[in-house]
Amino acid sequence: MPTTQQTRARGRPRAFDKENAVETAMRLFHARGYDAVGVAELGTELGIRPPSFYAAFGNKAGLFAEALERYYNSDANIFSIASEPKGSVIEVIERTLMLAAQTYPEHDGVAGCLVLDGTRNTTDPEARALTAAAKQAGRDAIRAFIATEYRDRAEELSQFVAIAMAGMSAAARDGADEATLRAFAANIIRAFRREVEAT
Amino acid sequence: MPTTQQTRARGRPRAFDKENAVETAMRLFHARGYDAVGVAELGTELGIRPPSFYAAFGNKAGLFAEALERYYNSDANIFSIASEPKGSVIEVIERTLMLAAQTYPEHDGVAGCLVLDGTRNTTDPEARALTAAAKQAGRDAIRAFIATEYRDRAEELSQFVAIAMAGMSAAARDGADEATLRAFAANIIRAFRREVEAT
DNA sequence: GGAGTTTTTTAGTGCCCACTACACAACAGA
DNA sequence: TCTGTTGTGTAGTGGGCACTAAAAAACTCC
Repeated sequence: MPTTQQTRARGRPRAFDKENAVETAMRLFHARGYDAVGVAELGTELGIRPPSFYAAFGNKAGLFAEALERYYNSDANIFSIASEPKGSVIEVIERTLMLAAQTYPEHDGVAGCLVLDGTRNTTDPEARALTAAAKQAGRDAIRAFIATEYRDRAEELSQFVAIAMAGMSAAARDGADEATLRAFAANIIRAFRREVEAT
Repeated sequence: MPTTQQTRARGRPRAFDKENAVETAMRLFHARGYDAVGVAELGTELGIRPPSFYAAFGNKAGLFAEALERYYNSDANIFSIASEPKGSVIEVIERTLMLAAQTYPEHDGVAGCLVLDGTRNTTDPEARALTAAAKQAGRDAIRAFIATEYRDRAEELSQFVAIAMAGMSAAARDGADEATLRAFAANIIRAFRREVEAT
């Protein structure tokens, strides 16, 4: 009988909630970027001291990796949410862009996309590699989906969407509000529709 | 008789070329972002020591301000260059986006736009304010120009162009090549043309 | 040549960064 | 209760950051 209920681990039990810590770290990294959030601040915010931090996550980039994973599995994974209700490529792309326009504007100090802008101008190559891989995965998913209907133009069309979303994230980080992003997204959607309907 | 040839300043003459120093600083800030370039590195690169640096520029943000000004007066000022040959709004916007596609990809470690991405995730509020003002000025110039032909839609259309360019700069920083940016720009140009010709 | 002005040099300042050595505490299994 | 394992607390590490005090050097003006 396989069991997911595994016995309590040996050794002294961890005194803080790791899930909660990753959640807090994700929010901080998202709000201010990787470099701008220090380990000391994370410790204070999480209520833990450096040794606990390093025992649990290895190093700063390790925590960032877990924060990115949590981000991926959250409702911030726009394309994943938008492609859940089945629909045509045009419908899903429209939902994706509109969801971005709704999600990206600043809420509680957080704006834009953690993957797209979380390590911009960051010096740590480990953190950069993590977001670079996530960006690549995101673009690949969009391209593969577009290819189901428009195989020959999937590369160009997915880049069109990806670069537009990068612009929306950047604009949101610079303070753009939802109305502004919606207007942009609507324009992009019209353009996308015309491109694929023109054949 | 007014004279621009002013007499030699009093006191010990500066031993380094300030113009050259600003040029070097501009390149470094552009390549890696404001926070990632240290005063110590700038000093080494410019061949000067900290007191000379601070006597000449006040502080790090002061040098950044001069670097931004130099950037504004260089051929990196895309919209300015693109609107030099007179033409319709459509023509100028097309030249602007195509020039961005040509300028933004990485050359010698420099990619994207210094104004758009130079202070992303930067903590120093002074540096952020400088780029924020430059971004605002750039958007205003584009909006004013678009308004000469399409007064009622100038705000929306200029935001469309501005956010598209932010996306191109971000994509270039993430390694996008000229062909990719040209394809995106071409799509945006077609969209822009259709939007203004639809009326 | 002397006075006043500005930039240079040398040699630091304090602060914050990511990260750690080491001893002790809290658990599981025997 | 003893042993092994794991996490936590105290108290730091070295290194990089932006920036500066003080005095000497290099110039102009008189």
